[in-house]
Formats: sequence, structure tokens, C-alpha cells
Amino acid sequence: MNVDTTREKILKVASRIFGKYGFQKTTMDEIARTAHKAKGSVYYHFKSKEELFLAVVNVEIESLKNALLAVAAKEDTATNMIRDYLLTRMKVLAGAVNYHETLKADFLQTFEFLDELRSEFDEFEVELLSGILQKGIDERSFEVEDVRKTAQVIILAMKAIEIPFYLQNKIVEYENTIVELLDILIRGLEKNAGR
Amino acid sequence: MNVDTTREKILKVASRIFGKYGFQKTTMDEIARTAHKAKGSVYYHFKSKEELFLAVVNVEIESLKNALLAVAAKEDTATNMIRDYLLTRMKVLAGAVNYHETLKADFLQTFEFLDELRSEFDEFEVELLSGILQKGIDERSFEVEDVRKTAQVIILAMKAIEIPFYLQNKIVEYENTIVELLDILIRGLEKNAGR
DNA sequence: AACTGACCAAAAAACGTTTTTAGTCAAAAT
DNA sequence: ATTTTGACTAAAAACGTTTTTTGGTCAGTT
Repeated sequence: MNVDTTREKILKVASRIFGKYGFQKTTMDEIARTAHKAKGSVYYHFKSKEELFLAVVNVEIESLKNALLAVAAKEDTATNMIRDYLLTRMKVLAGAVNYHETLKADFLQTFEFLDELRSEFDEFEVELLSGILQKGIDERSFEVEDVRKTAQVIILAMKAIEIPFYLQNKIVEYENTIVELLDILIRGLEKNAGR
Repeated sequence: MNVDTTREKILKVASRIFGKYGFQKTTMDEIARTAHKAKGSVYYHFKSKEELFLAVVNVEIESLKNALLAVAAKEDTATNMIRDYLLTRMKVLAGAVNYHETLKADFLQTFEFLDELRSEFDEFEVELLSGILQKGIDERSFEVEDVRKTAQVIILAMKAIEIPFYLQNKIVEYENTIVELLDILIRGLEKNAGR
């Protein structure tokens, strides 16, 4: 029944509790108690509260990475792929409760210990999206001057939208609108747009 | 020298102080003192702290409205107009310190008393931008299915970007990137984009 | 090597007290 | 009649102190 290792058990419990109460309001005692482990055990596997939270967020990021890699691996036109990429990004992120916490924190106080994880993921995304854009160019369906810069622009736009979308609980209100925005963006990338 | 009415004087002083310390940390006493007026005088012109702040934000919104109306009144192609519109929007908003405060507040606690002002401005923007889009269609340079909805989409994107841009002080970091984003969006509106 | 739980210093919560603040109003000035 | 004043009040915020909770450690157990 319970095949989880102690480490996995702690991670799961921590994810649930951090997700519900946020980083600040979650105590290490509660995590240990809920996981039916001694507190020392938690500290045996994770050297601090920050490191545990980092590990929790990392699980979410890894799952997002995998979902995005799966999209990039599909055989499809670049246009469909980029739409799929951006929609998958939003859908998976919608369930990444602890990742949202890190966004929110940016306004109150920064989680410096997450900076590395984030910039790593940023780099991962720019790389992956650049690949899709390049594929679109090769297929003669996209027309893009600087592939890397364009990838960065699109990710910036997506990150900006995350904030009202996830933090202000405007998912329902904005859902349709966002799909339309993606369409405009994609059209903007396509060949013969404008002149 | 001082031709300001008491009301104007209070408004100016309040704008400066609210802009520096935010809504919560600004006291009505300080406003009255700085304006060289008795507190009762402040309350004679503005029935509450909230109403005074509302008036201050309203001044900023009005100035933004005027700047945007000026853009919309220019004789130019729709493509240039929409670029001008969006750039003007960002530039004027960069100086609207008290408006930023209302954005920030959305994360901590909502300023319900500002909701009306905001949705009024939203409506104003959708209207104005729709006009520009329609002009683009008439000139056969834009191709847009639902004008109103597209206007809403563009404004959503701009509002989303306001947050990292103004609140997280990433103006310098993002400035170039945003101009590129605008270009992609505009290309996405143009005729013959894609198929 | 993995895990436990009593232990500690530091941080946060709780609590009572003092100060500050938004808002009022009767009176004065214009 | 309209505008301005400043002393006043009730409620909220700030302060200082005590108590409790929390992140983290470590000697000992499994």
C-alpha cells in the first residue's frame, strides 16, 4: 500500500500543506506530524525549510518540463505546436499551487533561494520555444528576425499573464480571452503577416 | 503666485504624499499639515480618505485618457495609431504613481471603492481601441473577427504586463522586450497574417 | 544509514497599554 | 451662505513586555 520512501512521503505531505497555507504559515512541525515522522527525520532529508520548499517547487517544475517536452516531441506543424505549447503551459501551471506561491512572494518579499531554479527553467523554456520557432521558419510558415529574442518575448507575455490569471483568481473570467491572445500572437509570427 | 483653490491644493499635496507613502501609510493629518489647511477643511472638500484617494487616482486617469484621446485623434494609419496608442499608454502610466498603488493593492487587499473608476476606464479604452481597430479594417490593413473582443484581448495583455513592468521595477529590464511584443501583436492583427 | 524526540535560541504570537488616526462638529472667518 | 478652523472622540495602530511557537540541532536508538 504505502511504497513511498520517507523522503517521498515528506515531499508529498509538504507539497499539500505548503500549497494550502503558503511558505510562511506552514510549520515544519506540522509537516513532520502529518507525515508521521519525527522532525529530525525531515531535517535528515532536507537541510532546511527553504530547501524543502525548493524541492516541492522543483517537483512541479519538473512535471511542467515533462509536459512541455512531450509537446515539443510531437510530430505536428509549428503553428499547432506553439499553440499546444502555450496552452499546455497554462493548464499544467494551473495545478502548480506552490509555484504560484513563489509568484505571489515576489510582491511581498523575494524568495532568493528560488532564483536559481527559476532562471534555470527560464533558460529551458527559451531553448524549447526557440526550437519550435526555428521549426516554423524551416517549414516556411513563420517569419521571425531573432529567434531567441522572440522566444523571450513570448515567455515574458505568458509570465505577465500568469499573475492576474493565477494569483487574482481570474481564471474563469480570462480563459477565453487568453486563447484569443494566443491566436493573435501566433498570427503575428506567421509569414506574410503585415507587409 | 498661488492661484490654487483649497481643493486643488489639497489634491496636489495628497497626490504627492499618497504617491510617496501609499494609501495606508499616508495620514490625513499629514496631508492637511502639508497643505497648510485644517483637517476639517480637507473633510469639507473630500468626505473620506478613500474619496480623496479616489480623486487623486482620477486625476491620473483623466490625464491618461486625454493622452490616449490625442493619439486617437491624429491623422495616421491604423497600424501607426495602435503602436502609438500602446506606447503612449505605457509611458503615461509610468508616471501614474497612485494608479500603481491600486494595482499593488489588488494583491494585498482590494480597494473596492476604486472598482467603478476602473471599469469605467476599461470601457473607455475598449471603445477607443475598437475605433482604431475598425479604422484599420476600413483601411483594409487589419483583419479582425470581433473588434470589441480583440480590443479587450489587447487591453488584457497590456494590463497583465503592467504588473511586472511597474510594480516589480523591471522597466529597464523589459523595455525593449515590450516593444517587440507590441510588434508581434500588431503583425497578428494585420491582414494576410497567416493564411 | 535512517530515524527519533528532547532540547535550545530565536522568532512570532498574545496581551495590555499608549499613541495615532479617521472622521465630527460647534464655532469662527470670509 | 460658504468655507475654514481646531479641539474632540472612538477606533485602530504602534509599542513594549511576556508567553508560546518554530526552525533547527544533536546525542542516542533502531
